[in-house]
Amino acid sequence: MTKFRSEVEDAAKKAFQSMGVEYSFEIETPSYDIADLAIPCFSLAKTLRKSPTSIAEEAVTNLPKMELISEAWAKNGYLNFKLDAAKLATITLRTVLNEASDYGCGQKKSVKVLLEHTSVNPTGPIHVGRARNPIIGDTLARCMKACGYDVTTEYLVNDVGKQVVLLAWGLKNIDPSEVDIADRDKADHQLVPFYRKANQMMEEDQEVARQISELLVRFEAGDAEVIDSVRKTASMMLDGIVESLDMINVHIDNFTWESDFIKDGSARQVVDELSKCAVCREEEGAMYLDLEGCGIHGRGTKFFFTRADGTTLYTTRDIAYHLDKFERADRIINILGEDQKLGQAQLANALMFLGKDRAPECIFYSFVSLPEGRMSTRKGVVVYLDDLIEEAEERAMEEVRKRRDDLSEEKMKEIARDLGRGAVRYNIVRVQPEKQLTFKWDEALNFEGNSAPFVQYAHARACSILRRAGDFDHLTDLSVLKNDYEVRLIKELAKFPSIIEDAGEKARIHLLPVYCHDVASAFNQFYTYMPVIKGGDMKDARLILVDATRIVLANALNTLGLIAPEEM
RNA sequence: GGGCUCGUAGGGUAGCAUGGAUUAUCCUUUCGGCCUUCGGAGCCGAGGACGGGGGUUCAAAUCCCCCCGGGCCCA
Repeated sequence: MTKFRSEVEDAAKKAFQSMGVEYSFEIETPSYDIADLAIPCFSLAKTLRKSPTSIAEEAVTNLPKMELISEAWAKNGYLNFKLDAAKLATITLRTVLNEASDYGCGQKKSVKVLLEHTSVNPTGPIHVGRARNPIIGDTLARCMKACGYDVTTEYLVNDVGKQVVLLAWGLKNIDPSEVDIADRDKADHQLVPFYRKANQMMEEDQEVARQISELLVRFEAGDAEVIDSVRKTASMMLDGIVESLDMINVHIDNFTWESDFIKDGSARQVVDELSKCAVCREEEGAMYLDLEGCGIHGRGTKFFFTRADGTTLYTTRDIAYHLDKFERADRIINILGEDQKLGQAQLANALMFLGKDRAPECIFYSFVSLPEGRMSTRKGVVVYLDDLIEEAEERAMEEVRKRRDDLSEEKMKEIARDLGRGAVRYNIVRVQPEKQLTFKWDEALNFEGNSAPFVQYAHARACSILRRAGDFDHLTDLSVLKNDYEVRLIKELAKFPSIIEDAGEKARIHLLPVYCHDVASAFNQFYTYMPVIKGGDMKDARLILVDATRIVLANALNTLGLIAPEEM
């Protein structure tokens, strides 16, 4: 596709030059039935003092001969181009087949990217409100890798603070017989009843509240016994969370423990450095930076980095963490809930006051809520990711059972697992992160239309055709693929590299599911009207088109973290 | 109260940074048809939307201002 665009660009440049103007134009891709490529001439109207229509008409007559373009014409102030179908087919399909699983990927770049995502507090199983985070993070990581970046993903484990200390206390002091029974035997779910009970006890019993405060003070003072016990609890919870992430094909490269920044003194060092800042102030013993005039409004201008007793706050440790990240990568990306916006703005300012001219790039997502309101583990108003996955797999199993009575129970389960889990990811990435989402079961479990199974089915279908076809001539002439359905599908396949680039460079990952759907849809139409195996003379060329479609679908599904099944 | 953000058919969603083509994308739902032949989780057609009001412009879903509604944050 880039070859075609650059030919149009060169030709148009020459045409405008011969008209005596230097025009830095944009090449657009209008909707399918208008043209393949188009250049609007509207902004030339003023300088040339002519109507866009006549400028376009004049430009057309000045175009040099083009190799890859079959037709060029002017209409409504646009300079339109039609690609040569035969050349498009040959170039695109040969490229896809040659590059195979690398098709769509960019050149390797020597840029290290550290992408932090998920980082949910280890005080409960991950729920669907937070599940957007790993799905966005992991998909973006995959897209950036495809673009050629050297990407490492990381999870910051928050094992510091009241919530985890409370959980650790509860586990140690509450008798298992006193708590409700957990709804699952996964480690993270087992701890929830203790967490709820401990919260309740702390609110009702002053002695418990006193014990918690004491533990907190000891923790902050670096008491190894307390830190270790809290970390152990957090670690149990984390194991459960990691297991859930694993199920949706999210695997994190590194885990960083927040308590390490207390242990190694780096959080303390941040406090020392910030205290020397000109904008540092004190209020009742607590230290803060006065960020008045730094783009922050309201009371958030007071950015506290110590408590009255001198202990550090989460944000202080986050600064230490970012200083550490800067040492390790060229680009720092954080995937965060929208509640972190103020904190990140303060963080960016604090880093600036510490003399750093770098800041993390943040992607914020809105929370997923339930029709009955916001989710809360503590209040028990929650749908866990585990529940969603389980439900999705069961639903997929029903569908598989309906259609395939020839498979073993094992095989059906395997397929249902891939489909169910894939549907969950797909239905979450397709929504732009900043848009809020109300979780509804029937939407999350949608298997039709714009859904993962629809795309996976198209892939399985392509595999099935290729299986049945057996051997065929891979060197056959591809310029025979000129039919409308064939050309349309080929154009979709040709778009893939630019989709990957958009997704990885501009973090527009929600375009990927749409693209997958477009390819699958174009393939289904082609398949309905164009016989392949029974295609006579066209058989070999069409089989190559099917094979290329299979490759593109597999690559696209892969960047979405979904399985491309050979049968389903 | 202040700040940030979102608002596109019954429901969901793309397009908006860089304003343009008598027809604003796609899914779902509804209605009607096809096919039941390489895997029907299919294909074709119809219906239905830019929150409201101003402004800038030859041209506004897109840019500017005001208002309304949802979300998040700050105390």
